[in-house]
Amino acid sequence: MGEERLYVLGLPAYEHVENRKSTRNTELKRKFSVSPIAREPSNDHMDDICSGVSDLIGVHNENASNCMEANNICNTDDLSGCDNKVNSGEITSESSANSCTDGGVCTSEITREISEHASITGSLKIRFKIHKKSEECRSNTSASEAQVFLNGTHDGISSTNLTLADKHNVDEQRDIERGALPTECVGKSANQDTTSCITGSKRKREALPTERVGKRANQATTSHVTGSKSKREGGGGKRNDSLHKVLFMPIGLADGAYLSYRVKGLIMLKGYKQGNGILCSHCSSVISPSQFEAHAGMAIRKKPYQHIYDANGITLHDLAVSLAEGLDQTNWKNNDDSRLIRADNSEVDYVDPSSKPKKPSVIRLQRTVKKSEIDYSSNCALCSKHDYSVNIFDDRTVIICDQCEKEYHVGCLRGDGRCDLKEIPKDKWFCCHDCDRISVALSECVARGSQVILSSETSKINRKVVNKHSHEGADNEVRWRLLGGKSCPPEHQPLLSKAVYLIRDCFSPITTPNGRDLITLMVHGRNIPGQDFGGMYCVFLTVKATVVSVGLLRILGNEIAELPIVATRKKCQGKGYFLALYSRIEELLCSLKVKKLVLPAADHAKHMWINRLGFSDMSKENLSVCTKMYQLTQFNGTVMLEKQLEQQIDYLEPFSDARSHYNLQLEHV
DNA sequence: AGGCTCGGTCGCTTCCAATT
DNA sequence: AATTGGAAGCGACCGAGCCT
Repeated sequence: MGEERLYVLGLPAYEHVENRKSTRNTELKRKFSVSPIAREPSNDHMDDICSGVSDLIGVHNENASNCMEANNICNTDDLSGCDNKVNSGEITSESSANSCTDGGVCTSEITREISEHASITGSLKIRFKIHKKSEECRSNTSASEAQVFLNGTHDGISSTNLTLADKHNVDEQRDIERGALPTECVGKSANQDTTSCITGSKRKREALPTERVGKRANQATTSHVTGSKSKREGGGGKRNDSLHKVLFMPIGLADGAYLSYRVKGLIMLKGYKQGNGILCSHCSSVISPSQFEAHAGMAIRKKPYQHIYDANGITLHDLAVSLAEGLDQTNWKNNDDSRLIRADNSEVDYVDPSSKPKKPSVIRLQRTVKKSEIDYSSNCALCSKHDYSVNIFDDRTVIICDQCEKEYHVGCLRGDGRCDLKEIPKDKWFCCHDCDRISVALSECVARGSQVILSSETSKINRKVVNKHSHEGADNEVRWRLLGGKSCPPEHQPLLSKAVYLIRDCFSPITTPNGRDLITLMVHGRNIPGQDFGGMYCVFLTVKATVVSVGLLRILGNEIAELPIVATRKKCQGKGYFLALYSRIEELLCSLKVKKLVLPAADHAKHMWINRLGFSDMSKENLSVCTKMYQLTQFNGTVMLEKQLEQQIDYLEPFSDARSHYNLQLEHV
């Protein structure tokens, strides 16, 4: 029933990341004048992959310890204070120059420095060149048109907010930027005869000669005459529109995932995945990848997915390909039979059937499964048999507890006298009173919000701080809170994002076999093939609204809980913050009457858990039993430790002043 | 100097949602 | 249902820099 899952801690492959020895900036310089403080590509790369030290479990990586601090990258400190607040374009300087060629074409060049970009890559000057006939040039419209373009593409102005005439101007300027519109169309107002200009960009393009001049001698000449069109019509490669959509599906990027648009390694624009789009750090609105590219000043490129990178330095295209590899094996998008249904009849997150022969845990995401997709040897927790019904609800239908994630036959539940289900429950279902109780208590704890840590313990932390770091004050208020990753309301998503960045800052990248960032998945309680992190909770310790320590906690019924990842801000390590957080975690578990806590520990951190916190090595037999019953998160290179928790506090008063066994230990840490 | 590589540019297409 | 227009995919070509 259960399963061992091993994730590899280490640097993922970044070979595909732009990392050429020489960066040719000619084209870039032609369009953008980047200030000297703009970062070099290599540093930029390091920003995204930098990782550090976990305070207890993690892997040391000293080399990257401070790179987040050293650069302008948005890091764990305060996401909201990063680029998100960048607003509409504030032009700090402007210059213009006109020149006319012999052909009667005037070039107006307007260079504008947009101050807010300074927060991203240093001040950025964007230069627009508009070629117009001399007569139109004399009418002195180019500057205003450039302003329209500037607003339209960089201030995120929606066309619907403009007058019709304005909209036409914006559209025209965008097409000018694409080189799509003939110059004759520029500057005409809406009530003029502009139809062919506004609506006809495609038609106009069709009129353009397809034959190119200046073809290089060493390039193939056959396509010169036939052009690309004939080649396309020859059926070379069908367009794949669904490839990138997967990124915005439940199995794709998590909301809040950091994204950046890069040109030759330079970050031109940053944003965060949100819903079906990207929350642009420039205009603070959710836009499509294509618009994100346009906001980065590269609308003409038309390859957004090739140039938008995630936090691990992987392009969205590569990420989509990686995801699609799993999807292709199911054809799940078009096959209704492959949709798996939750108890509430909602579709569950994607389940990768490629793993179906491997592990039964693949289908832990849902309560009912269909044999057509997944054939596995899952065992009922009561009868230990793994047969189940397909497509119908009967005694052999498997139902999964929403707390402990154990699986049961409906018939076995009835036979055992636990419950008599007539249909798949619409709401959450728990296999026993304990699971129900724990779920309710956790919900209450989440609803309680942040809570001040006992003053006695706070002073203890501060004493340590004062003793070790006398320059810091001792009056910092230390609070803790619990959030459910999956059920986290939107207003608290930024807090989860902070947790993601904090953990990333402390650990080497932790990825799934197909390259997905496991930290994001776990923090946000996302499901992936072979694993359901929906029951994952995030425990925060904050000091004056700054998250200093984070732990991921999953409670699998009253028998066992796991703490797969903990991390503390580097600046705050060694000050007792994590111990305070762990104290809260242990108190919570004790109050919930959870009997055992297990965690994967790195070798160098093992002694800390054993000597200071009372953990012990998990025997192979114990581990085997646990992994048969539960999905325990394990990482390559770690050992599993366990600790029997004391049962002393009524769950109705889970946070009384009663001190846990751990608090006694804290005195000595 | 010429070939090669690879990022950038560009034209055209398909897809799809919104509008008529 | 037809039309429209935006988004995005595809692939050929361009051109700068590197290598021999």
